[in-house]
Amino acid sequence: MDYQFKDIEQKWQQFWADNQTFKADNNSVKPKYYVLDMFPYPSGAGLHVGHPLGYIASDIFSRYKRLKGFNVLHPMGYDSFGLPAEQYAIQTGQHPAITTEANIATYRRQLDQLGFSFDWSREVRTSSPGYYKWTQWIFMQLFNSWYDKATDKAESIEKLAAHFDQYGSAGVDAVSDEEVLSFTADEWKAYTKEEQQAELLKYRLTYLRESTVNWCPALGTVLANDEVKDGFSERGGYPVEQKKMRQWSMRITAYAERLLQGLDTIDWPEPLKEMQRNWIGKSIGASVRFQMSAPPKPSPEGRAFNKVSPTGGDLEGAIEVFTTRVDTIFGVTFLVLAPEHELVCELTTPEQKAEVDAYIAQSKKKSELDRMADTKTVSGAFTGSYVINPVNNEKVPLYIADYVLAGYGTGAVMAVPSGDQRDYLFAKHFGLPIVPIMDIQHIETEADPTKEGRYINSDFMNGLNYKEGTAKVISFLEEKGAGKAKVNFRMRDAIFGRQRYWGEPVPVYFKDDLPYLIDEKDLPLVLPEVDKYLPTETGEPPLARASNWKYHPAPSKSPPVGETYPTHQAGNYRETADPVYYEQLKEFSRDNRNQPTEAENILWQLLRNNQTGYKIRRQHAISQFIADFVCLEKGLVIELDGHHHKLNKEADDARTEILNYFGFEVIRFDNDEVLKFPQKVFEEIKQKLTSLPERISPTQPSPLVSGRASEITAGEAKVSPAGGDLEGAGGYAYEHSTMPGWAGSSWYWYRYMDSNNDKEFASEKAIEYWKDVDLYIGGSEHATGHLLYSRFWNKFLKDMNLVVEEEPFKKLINQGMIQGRSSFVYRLTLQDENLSQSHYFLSKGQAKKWEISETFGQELLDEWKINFIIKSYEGNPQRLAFGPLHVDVNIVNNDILNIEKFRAWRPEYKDAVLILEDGSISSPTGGGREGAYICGVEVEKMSKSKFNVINPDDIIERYGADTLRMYEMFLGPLEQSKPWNTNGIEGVFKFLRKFWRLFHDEQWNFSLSDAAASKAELKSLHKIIRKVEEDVERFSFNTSVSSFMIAVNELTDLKCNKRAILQDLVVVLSSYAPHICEELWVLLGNQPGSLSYAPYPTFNPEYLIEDEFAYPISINGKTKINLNLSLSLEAAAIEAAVIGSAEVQKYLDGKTPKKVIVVKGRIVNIVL
RNA sequence: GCUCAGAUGGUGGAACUGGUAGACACGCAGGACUUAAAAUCCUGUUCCCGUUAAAGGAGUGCGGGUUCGAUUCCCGCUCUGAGUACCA
Repeated sequence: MDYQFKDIEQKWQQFWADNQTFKADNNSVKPKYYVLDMFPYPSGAGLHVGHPLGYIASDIFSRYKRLKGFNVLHPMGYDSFGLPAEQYAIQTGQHPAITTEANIATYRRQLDQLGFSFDWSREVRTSSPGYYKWTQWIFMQLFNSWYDKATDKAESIEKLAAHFDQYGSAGVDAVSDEEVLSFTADEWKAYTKEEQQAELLKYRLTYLRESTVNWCPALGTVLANDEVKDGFSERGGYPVEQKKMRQWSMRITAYAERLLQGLDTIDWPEPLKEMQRNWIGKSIGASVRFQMSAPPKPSPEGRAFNKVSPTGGDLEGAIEVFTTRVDTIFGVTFLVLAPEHELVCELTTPEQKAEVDAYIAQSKKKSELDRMADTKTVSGAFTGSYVINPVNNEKVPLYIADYVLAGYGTGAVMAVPSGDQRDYLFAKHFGLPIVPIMDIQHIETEADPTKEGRYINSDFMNGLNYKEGTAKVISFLEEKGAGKAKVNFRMRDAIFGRQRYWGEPVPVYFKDDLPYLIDEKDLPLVLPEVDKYLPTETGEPPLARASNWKYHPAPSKSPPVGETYPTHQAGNYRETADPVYYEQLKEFSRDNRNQPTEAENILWQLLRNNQTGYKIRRQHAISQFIADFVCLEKGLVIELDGHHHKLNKEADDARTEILNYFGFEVIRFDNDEVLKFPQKVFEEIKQKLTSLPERISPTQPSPLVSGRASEITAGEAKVSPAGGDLEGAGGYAYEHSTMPGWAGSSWYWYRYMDSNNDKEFASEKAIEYWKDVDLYIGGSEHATGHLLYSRFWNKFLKDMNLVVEEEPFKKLINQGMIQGRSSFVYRLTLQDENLSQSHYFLSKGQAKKWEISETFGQELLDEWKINFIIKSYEGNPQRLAFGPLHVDVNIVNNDILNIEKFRAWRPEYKDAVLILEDGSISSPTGGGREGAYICGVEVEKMSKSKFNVINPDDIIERYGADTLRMYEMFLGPLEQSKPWNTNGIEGVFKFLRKFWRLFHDEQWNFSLSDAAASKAELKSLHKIIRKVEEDVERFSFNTSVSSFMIAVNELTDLKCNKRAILQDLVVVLSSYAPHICEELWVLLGNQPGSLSYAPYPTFNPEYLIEDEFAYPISINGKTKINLNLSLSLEAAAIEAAVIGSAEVQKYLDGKTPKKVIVVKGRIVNIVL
């Protein structure tokens, strides 16, 4: 039979799924190899032809490595929390979980169609509680850690607290907030618990801080720096403003140096490393303190000008600056503070106050955008104060200006106008002196930042060079206590939270306005249900809408917890400890709500709409349970028990007890009771409700912008049925923001190692075996987001001894983007009017003529008498123009428009008149002429709006997955961006048919010969065996495809149908085109499924040895002829043979060559 | 502005450490088969000059250089793409 790709591909995809062919084993004697694709977000649009590019490459690599005897881990999953599903939820009210589920289904179907060898048994989803339990767990570890600079690693926060207990804050060298307290051990112990917690929070690796964030009002959330482009949100393009908010942050800056150093140890593309280096932005310089020239007056607020510097030590009335050119300090003629600098107010003299205030007001008004666009204008204001330059005791004026950023360094600079262009402009503008400090400096028109030459005007540095000078001035400053060498990083701590619904809840609750972790056994903290996915009216995040979503720490005395309490077997209970079980329960529970039991339905009809006088909710979450019915007002839970209750009595009783602790009454009815006497049950409930005291109303949403409510007021505390005071019985407010998009993806490669483990994020054994990712393939857009955060978390986990490698991704490859290739038609329009009704379209060449020729328009009109236009253009062809319009690429073939399909494409093109490339006209009435309509072409992003999206489903339908896989590779080098053009795909398809044909006779019967292979056949085979090895190892997949074509062309010419050759060829090709090869493998008589683990054929160089070579003979470097010579000849013999040859003599023209270069086996060059 | 990557036929691209530039594929042209078309197969296809063939010349963004020999190495420039931007 001819090559029936559809049947073959379906058959093998089914086989692989049924037999779990690609399941990776965590116990193997084989060497491990971990191939990973960057975590996809399952978007609603599904895959376009560009998405699988990296997956195909990684799949080829994985399959190849299996053939080479490696135990390959090649997993796939979904980064399934994210904005699009949430935006959709806001618009439609559909729960993002449902949208996500549907999107994943589409994604999975499309991935399956491509024949990838993923181990699907390890699939993960960041949005499933079984996964995010561990994301929350890692968050807890970060919360419980601080960074000790002395050991250069993260340590337990308990260790720090113990140190405080024993020694106070002395001797702590930590990465922390700027304003930490100094205290003795006794002072520490005298602090209240709250004060201690507040202090520890300043050290934790994840912490709350008032910070300036990119707030996007339209999206109602905070964005990361890399999600903001030019003052607008990357997604959606909404304006972004700066806003102060209390936010969770991650102390990634603690790892800045390690993140930088680590880059030298990993095999990543240089541009990517460079991006990370820039992002980390290390600069080596010095901090210098400039003393105030006069003691500052006490500030109006009464705050003494006496604070601790960011680097420690008392400032005692000095301004600290950071500089990378401390050697230029003798050139300092003024100091500049950022307008936001906290000392500005105090340092401003009364005379200057008006001017400074005006400037601050003005710069505040400027948006980030304006400030960026306007880098030329010099602005600033004099504070009236002066500082003393520590090296020469000169008095230097103090200014403020918005070219100094509050967030970098110390928010203050020493200005050296001779060496820095911004300082230079500023000095010119304000008439400040410009002092040259280098003998070769040219500062007539602009600053000269040179480091060459010798110092002048620099006192003790005069005559020294840059290196000597820098060392000398630093030691001078250190001696004087006025400065020291310092390293500064541009990178800021990462904000870790969004005011959004669809993300991981932060496992934190608040007590006395301080954050505390929930108990580890209460993980996962499950995302609560909300009525709307929007912020509350008071501006709190959507999670604040979850009614009665409060944390109830386990009671301190004899809790009815333990193994028995959570082990319910029925679906009514939300069970939090076992994520796998929870998943089942969730489904069960959803079904329950959709298909309630008859009893529930009957009772609900009686309870709904305040018929009891009180509001009743059904299937409502209380803590980790879902109650059948609940009245929150009165604290009454109504449970209906089916038959399972009897089996579960013990657990249910435990549950009742806990609910009691939390101040709920529980009454139970069984189903039969409700079915038989519904009215009686109703009356009983009503009575019970009336008899119960009013429960205190739920807490008001907190007015705090930080996105959390304050905890329960004291009055809400309940007394337990057992007596005794129950602290926080009403529950503590949870954190209401959720984790950012990068949380779940910052550790996922470890989950794949052991994805079904419910005891740990991955077992020690699994991590010890798989270690790290050997090959990571993905786009470079994640350079400063995912890839940086992942390295950060990995280093932290390493510090915690939870993982074994310092770097998670040893080798990384960026696949290029596949761009769209848009097609255009050119419609005639009037230049000054929007003439959208025009039916006239010019072919590309005609449109071009119009562009170059002034009279062409007239000629065109005369020749074709376009009446409609004549009417509109009023005889003036100058008013006519043509506008390019996107046209669906699916109705264009080789740039030729399918005119019929075009007219049918949209109603407004029904009557289109097309002026074809050859000048003839195609009108709907007159029928088509000979000519073709040529479309214009442009390379753009692939997107629906540009009508240039190619869906892989369509390609697979026409040519099959094997063809698509090979074609995507054939397109060009993996790393390069390139436009998609379906035109070449025929060639690949033909190749596969040709390959298939090698195994078949004229009548398409499978037919092979067992004869011995000829020399030429073996040569072809071994050429490709070696070529594919070389190519795959260096990720040059496109060249292998070409070589496969060459091999098959050669074997076809040789009429080779020998098993000895073709069986090996099947193995070699199988990583590229797995389906067709599996089919042939079985036809060859092998066990189905064994191909994936067959040994890769061994290359034998003997088959490639030639005894003759056609030497190219060049004269003066230009090749003239080829000469066949034996390869056994040595250089001298070759030279003699070449010079002696009649053909060469012809070129020599009787002359004697000046020189003859002979490279054996390569070339002969004769120099005349 | 700075940093990085790239530029080869009509198109995608190949040439791995300096050694026959344009492999392989698309497209195009011509031919075979066919009543015809599709499909398939064969031949040609960097450009210029040349009736064909032979022979010749030019040629890897542009201008120089090193070398017997440069797409490859060096210097300067142009263009394209990406990242980043008052970072002290």
